[in-house]
Amino acid sequence: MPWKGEKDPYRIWLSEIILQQTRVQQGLGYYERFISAYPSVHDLAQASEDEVLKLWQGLGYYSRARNLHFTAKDIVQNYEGKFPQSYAKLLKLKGVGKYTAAAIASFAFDEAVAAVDGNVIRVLSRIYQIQEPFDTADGRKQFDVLANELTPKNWPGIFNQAMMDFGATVCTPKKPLCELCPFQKDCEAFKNNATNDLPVRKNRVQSKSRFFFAFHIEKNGSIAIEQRKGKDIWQGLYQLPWQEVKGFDGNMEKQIDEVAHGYFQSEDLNFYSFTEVFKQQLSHQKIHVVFVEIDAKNITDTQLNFIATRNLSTFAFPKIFILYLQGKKLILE
DNA sequence: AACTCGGGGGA
DNA sequence: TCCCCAGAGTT
Repeated sequence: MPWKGEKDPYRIWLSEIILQQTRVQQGLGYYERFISAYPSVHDLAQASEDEVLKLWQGLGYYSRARNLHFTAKDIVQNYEGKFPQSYAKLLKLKGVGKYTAAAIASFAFDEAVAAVDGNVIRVLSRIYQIQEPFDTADGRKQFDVLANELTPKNWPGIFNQAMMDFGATVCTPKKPLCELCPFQKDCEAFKNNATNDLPVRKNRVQSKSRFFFAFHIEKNGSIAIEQRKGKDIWQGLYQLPWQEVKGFDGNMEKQIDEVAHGYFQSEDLNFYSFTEVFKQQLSHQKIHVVFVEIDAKNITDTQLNFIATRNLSTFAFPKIFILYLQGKKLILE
């Protein structure tokens, strides 16, 4: 990992934002590309948000990218380009929560604060056999208190790294390597054959299904796209125009006809074709999309925003649109 | 406290 | 499918 042993708070910060809820393997390439594109916080601050989102495309949780860009500008404008050097001050930065503030403070500035991530929670829950759910205020506080008691004043950075590495490689979520674990004789969960039941999480909310028709409107080498605004998913990314519906009817042609006539001003619309259902599972939603190709020559809607198809790949799109556009050979990647 | 925010990979 | 991932912000 290129950020291991790193002392530059900018690089530590960048790596930690990328690694939030993200596996090292998945984040690695993104880290390299960000460092290459933005060697310093000043470079990142001078970029446009569209550019940052494009580089973040495919990594998910795009508020991380927006907050990353916001905080880079914040650092340059209000901190003279220098990261604050304590846990408490780092915590004030947008996108920097308790874990990330502790990681930066302990790695870069040797402050004795525990960086409690999923790995640390798993290790502690097993060694001490903590049955309390970790995703409640009370439970979470217990893990924080315990981790901070264990953190050595002299080498907090090494300790935090070690705890996470140990959780990621030995004390894994499934099939932990207890046979070679040096804590075997101390681990309450191992003694009681309870490693598989720890840590305890409260039930997650179930994900809901949503259904959309997305319109592929292309003319003279241009295609209609729009930027996503508001509070819904994928804020700031781009997409083909689409319309949400309650569900898909048995008669797809008829439903498309109705939806399209509600969506566009034009009276006579000609459809070329529609696709099978594209599906994407998110944390709390399952997205279903049918893509509809429409003959553009009768479309008179003035609010549609057309961009040259050769420039499509400069915009950040959600995964499900990437898949469609790749199938149409409109983007390569 | 509960909800929301992506996408990938392993079982 | 379900679960988890070097979590954080909003309501």
